[in-house]
Amino acid sequence: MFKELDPLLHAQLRLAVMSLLMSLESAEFTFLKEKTSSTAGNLSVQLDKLAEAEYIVLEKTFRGKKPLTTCRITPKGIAAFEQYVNDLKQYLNHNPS
Amino acid sequence: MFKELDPLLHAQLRLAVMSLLMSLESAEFTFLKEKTSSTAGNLSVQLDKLAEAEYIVLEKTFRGKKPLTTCRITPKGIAAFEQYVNDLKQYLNHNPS
DNA sequence: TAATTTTGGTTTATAAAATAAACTACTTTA
DNA sequence: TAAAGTAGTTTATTTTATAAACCAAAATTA
Repeated sequence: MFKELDPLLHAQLRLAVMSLLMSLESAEFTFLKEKTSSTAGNLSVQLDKLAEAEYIVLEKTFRGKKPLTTCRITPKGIAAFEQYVNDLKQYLNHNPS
Repeated sequence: MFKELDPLLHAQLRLAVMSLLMSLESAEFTFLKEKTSSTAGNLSVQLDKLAEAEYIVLEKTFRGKKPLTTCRITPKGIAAFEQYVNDLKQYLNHNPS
């Protein structure tokens, strides 16, 4: 009856990040940090998890002398997000059966 | 930008239980266990948490000689569920801004 | 009828997550 | 040049979820 929700996406911060990346070409670490009101530590950990699953790619470079982390969603990430949103509907539209 | 999601509801099993209770007068422990495909242990723990938050009430009686746990959602629980569904929309409708 | 299994759970222990705190390295400002 | 800020990473702590063990009674089977 209830489909398993992708545990990688069923977590507030990762879901927020993915939600943002769904509508953005790419996003910088600091941008995501601000938009999600998260701490750098938590964001760093969660981005790594998303990257490890290949839902996003991280590009780590420098802007001048400062580190610059840029994030992009992958096709796999888009598919997972869409599947998650779909699966979640069962939980929200509480129809008896 | 992203609203805090009620941690009590943002958990797969508890959300499934609440979803079921939203459309049912009441439900028995074994019914919920079957519908959510959960183990008795996990369900027991999660029901207690929902009850402690007063999102549901648990009535523990006997049917014949066997224990019978019946669950009902409360007005507080209904409000919380509706709020959660609403808050979640921001995460799902990925519109930039 | 004694042992075994099943029902309907609860309690305790373990594993996995999320979060927070501490730290690194470098830069900018006072 | 000392202090504070930037852009993160790493480690530790807390919280959750899950699994395993347990309990009491009833039903089943040998």
